Amino acid sequence: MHDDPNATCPVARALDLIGDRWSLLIVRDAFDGVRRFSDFQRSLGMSRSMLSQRLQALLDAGVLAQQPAADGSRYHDYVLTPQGQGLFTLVVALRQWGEDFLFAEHEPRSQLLTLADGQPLAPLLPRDREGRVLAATATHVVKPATR
Amino acid sequence: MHDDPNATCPVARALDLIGDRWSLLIVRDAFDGVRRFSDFQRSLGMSRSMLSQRLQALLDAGVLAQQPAADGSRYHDYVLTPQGQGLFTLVVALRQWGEDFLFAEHEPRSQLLTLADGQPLAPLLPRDREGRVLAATATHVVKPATR
DNA sequence: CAGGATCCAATACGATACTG
DNA sequence: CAGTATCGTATTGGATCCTG
Repeated sequence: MHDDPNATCPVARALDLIGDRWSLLIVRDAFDGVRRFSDFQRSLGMSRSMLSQRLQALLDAGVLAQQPAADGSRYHDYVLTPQGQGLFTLVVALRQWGEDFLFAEHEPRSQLLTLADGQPLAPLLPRDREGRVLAATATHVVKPATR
Repeated sequence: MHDDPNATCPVARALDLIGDRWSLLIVRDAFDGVRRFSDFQRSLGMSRSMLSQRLQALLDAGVLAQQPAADGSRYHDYVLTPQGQGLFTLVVALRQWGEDFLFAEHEPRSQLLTLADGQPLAPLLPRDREGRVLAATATHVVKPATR
């Protein structure tokens, strides 16, 4: 994963940080408002040692940050940084793909992430650094099948 | 990953299939036009045994399919199924996030995936099963911080 | 409650050798 | 070339016990 061609590929570099089986589930829960160690552990059903490792890795990567606990306890909350919030599109795409191809027609699925009033937030669409919507500027596109 | 809450979550179910360190890199290469075993192996720098396992898993999952080789050799090509092509948005989102947060301002990055004439294809935007753009219907949204 | 330390099982992975 | 088989190592991940 750290060899020359992949080292300069944004996809590979991203997967190096969040391409394991737990990180994006933690991020998903964070988008859902989960903030406390025990809540992550209960929601994900993973061992505390692994959760500790993964949370630390996400802190190191700048995806999560620690804050003083909102409830005033002596512990801290894990919250998404702006970089972590930038994963919103990715999590939505993952969910969309799962819904489209991995569920039967009317199979029930969890609807964890909605506003309290049932109103969905408009998801962030991917944009380039100039702020233009990705659709107009994406460089990661399919080559013609000729090759 | 197979416990009750996560079993009905589309995000978790998707990650169960393509949430490892290699699958999405294989898919990325497939979008780039790579079709042959050796080409994947050279491009990714992974061992042949692992590549074999991952390709088989992606075949089983319905992400890839085998076709008679385009060059007439006795081997076969690995090509993206419609389900695999549905990962396009995901790969683009991954790339976009990597570019936005994991690269320095003018750091060079690989631009593997462009059309031969330099023109980008319009990426597929995530849609619901009725064909509406995801922005209007996403249920995977941030909860208010109150919780 | 929020972890760290330790131990152990299962798996991921690479290197090498083998096959048609 | 396109794999499969075998081996050894590294990493993953859970279980258990420990601490402030």
